[in-house]
Amino acid sequence: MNDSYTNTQVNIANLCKAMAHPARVSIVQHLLSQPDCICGDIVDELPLSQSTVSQHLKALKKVGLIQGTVSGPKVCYCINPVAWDEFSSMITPIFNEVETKLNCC
Amino acid sequence: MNDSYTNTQVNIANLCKAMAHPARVSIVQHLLSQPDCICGDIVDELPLSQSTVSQHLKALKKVGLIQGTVSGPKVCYCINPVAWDEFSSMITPIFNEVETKLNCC
DNA sequence: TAAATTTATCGTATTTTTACGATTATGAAT
DNA sequence: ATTCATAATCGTAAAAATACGATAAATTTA
Repeated sequence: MNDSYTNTQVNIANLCKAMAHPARVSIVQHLLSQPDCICGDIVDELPLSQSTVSQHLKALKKVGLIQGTVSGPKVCYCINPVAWDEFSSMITPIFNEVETKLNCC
Repeated sequence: MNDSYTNTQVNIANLCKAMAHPARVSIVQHLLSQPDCICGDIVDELPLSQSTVSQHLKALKKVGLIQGTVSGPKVCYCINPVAWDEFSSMITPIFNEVETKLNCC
């Protein structure tokens, strides 16, 4: 289809896009720090409406960084370590290469 | 001003936003792999117009991930290790915390 | 000086993102 | 069965991102 960019380039871009809003960064940090992972708790943490938070959760879920499990009338969201490991393995090489890079100009 | 989010949350979001397009990921990878760093070479690498590439370069420069130095009529772009180190130091803790995280649901 | 080269900026059109309220769907509690 | 609580989706409006051609600015070359 679209071979303008490599799969890695597209994947890195999509993962970064998922983290490209402070509300979504906040959601991830909350899921890392709190044992509970109920959607309603996340809504309470953020200065946004329930529907907007639901959209942000959907954006994170779309790229796999979080996952949601229905628990009665509630939904339990949590971190998906697999996707985070893939994210890390794609962007860490860039961090490492930068380390060895002299400022050329 | 806006204390809805922490500085770290906003900074991570801004850095991720800068990398949230495959063309910008490609630019960074090119600057890491090539010794030259002339804007024109980057334009040739991408399936985008010169003005669009210029916009992408501006987005990366805005958050400090790259820097441009005028060199005659040309401009030499290169990686800015300092900003990348800050990026790494902000997002690596998340990667590390995820590692210790059991999937809760 | 004039022409050519390189890159940024302007103006603009299209698409995507962000946000909200209203509604819907599902399950729990009464 | 009805009401309540939770969360997704719909519809929509406003803002931001993306892309391009045209133009401008700066420097080099002829």
